[in-house]
Amino acid sequence: MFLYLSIKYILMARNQQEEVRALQDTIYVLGGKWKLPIINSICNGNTRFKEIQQSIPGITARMLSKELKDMELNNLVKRTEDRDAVIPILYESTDYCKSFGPIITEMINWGISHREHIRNKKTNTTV
Amino acid sequence: MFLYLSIKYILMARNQQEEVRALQDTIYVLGGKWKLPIINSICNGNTRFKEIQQSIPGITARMLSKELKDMELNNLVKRTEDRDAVIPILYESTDYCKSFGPIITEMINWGISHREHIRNKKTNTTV
DNA sequence: TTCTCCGGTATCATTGAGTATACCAAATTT
DNA sequence: AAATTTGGTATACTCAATGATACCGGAGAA
Repeated sequence: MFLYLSIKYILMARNQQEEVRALQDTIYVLGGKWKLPIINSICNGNTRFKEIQQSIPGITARMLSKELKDMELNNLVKRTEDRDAVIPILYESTDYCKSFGPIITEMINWGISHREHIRNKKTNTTV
Repeated sequence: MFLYLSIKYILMARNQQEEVRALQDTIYVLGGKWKLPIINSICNGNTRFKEIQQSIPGITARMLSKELKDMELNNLVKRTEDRDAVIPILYESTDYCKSFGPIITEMINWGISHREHIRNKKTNTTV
């Protein structure tokens, strides 16, 4: 019985440790204000610099430029340059980029229901 | 046809705008390195200061203290003080705190599969 | 009585994320 | 011809988040 419980708790502890590390890894990769909105924008089909910039409230050209370079190095986006094409520079999402889909979905869900939560609170307190 | 397409694109654009805002709200609330690991730790049943601190690699007492105060103000944790009890100070999760569950789950999933991805890459290149 | 543990706080230093602003060359529009 | 748009870059700066370190009173153990 003792042995069983000990093993159980040791396993639980190891699991928790692994999960915290995984969580911290993800936070590290997605760190900052802009990576997730940019990933979201590109996965939504925005391909041009200005298009992406206009789809993200508050981002400056400098930050977008920096993050895009960074993300290109880390295989999160593919940048294509073809000066003869109608649209000379294209940003496209990679499979790796798409792997953040579930996280983004959950964060959007939370944000929307949080807004509703706030709105309900307000109407309740005013009435 | 033109009208239909225009309406469609306007609706899509509004949807995307709402989603970006929701995403940015969530990022704002969860900003920083520590909020999510702390929420995770408390939701996992850790109740004491040292317990929480030991469950999160790299966090200092100062940061934990600051974040816990902040989170108490924002109704993310409940702090109970009872000097006569066996365990005098307790941190507990609130319903609001638990609403981040899906996000945390997805981030843990991503982190774990990312680790596996890296490991597979390594074994492939060495062989 | 001294030592250690618990639950923190105070102070100072650092640093990098983000901002503001100006600028650029090429293409397109007016 | 002049103005605007696109896809950025360079420089300088700010400031809030984080880290390092030392310290604190109370409780219990050695």
